[in-house]
Amino acid sequence: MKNYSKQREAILTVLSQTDTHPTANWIYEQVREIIPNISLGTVYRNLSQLSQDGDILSINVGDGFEHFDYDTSPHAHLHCKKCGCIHDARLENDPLAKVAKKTGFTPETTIYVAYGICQNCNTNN
Amino acid sequence: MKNYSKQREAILTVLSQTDTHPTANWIYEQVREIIPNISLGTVYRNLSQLSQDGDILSINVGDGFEHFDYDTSPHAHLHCKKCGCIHDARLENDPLAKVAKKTGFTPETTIYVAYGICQNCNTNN
DNA sequence: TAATAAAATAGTAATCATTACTGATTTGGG
DNA sequence: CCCAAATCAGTAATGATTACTATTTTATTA
Repeated sequence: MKNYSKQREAILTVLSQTDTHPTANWIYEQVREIIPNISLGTVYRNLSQLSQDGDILSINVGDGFEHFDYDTSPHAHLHCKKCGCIHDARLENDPLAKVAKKTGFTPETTIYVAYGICQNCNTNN
Repeated sequence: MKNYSKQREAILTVLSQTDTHPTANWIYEQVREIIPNISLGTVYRNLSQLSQDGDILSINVGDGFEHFDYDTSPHAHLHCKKCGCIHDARLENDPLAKVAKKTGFTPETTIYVAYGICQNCNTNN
């Protein structure tokens, strides 16, 4: 089935210790400090596998990069069009899953992305 | 500012007449039946512009393609992991926008994507 | 511990949706 | 009609991601 690998463990460790919704390449750079000769392909393969297994979240905000999130609970992602940041916001429940089920769809993961201007860019620009 | 072009009009016409959340390439193929020598780059440029202006919606479900939607109202997108289809579901309100505003974020567009198995794949497979 | 098959890896090459570029054409205002 | 800005067709370039291959690691069984 699924064997242990220290590469996958390091990837999960790095991802669990940030709240920046990093890209595969950012994770690669960080993991290299733990396993210097890890391959970029290994990072991509593991992230893809972990996301398929539901262990992590894959967020696509349309900036040309796939972003990853260690927090798999349903929550909102606020993507700033100006600075590109992605911040989290808690949701009291999962209204998307509720609506989906009502139409006969069986949801496994729900993704919420808001596009706009973040608080920081609003006040400083 | 923004000049009229029959290419952009044809793109909007095609997009408005489908509910399949097409890709740029699909739209290109359709528009070619109206304007045979239209360029794929023109389709991409207009779709990107229209989506930036808020005239259409850009949906990214992580299948490697950007999808477009003529309906800009906040609604749910149900993406089947099996057949790849994207269906709509109405939302009574816009809970994501509400939560975003509460944190100081100014939302312009909100995207809801549920991943799972559609009704059709559930019953037929 | 040794043997074995499945899983995973490093390194590199290939893919392909999307973007960038260029010189020609179209649009809209005066 | 004139002109500047906008748009276009056609083509080349980009770059994030995936595919490939020979080697190494893992987990199981004897």
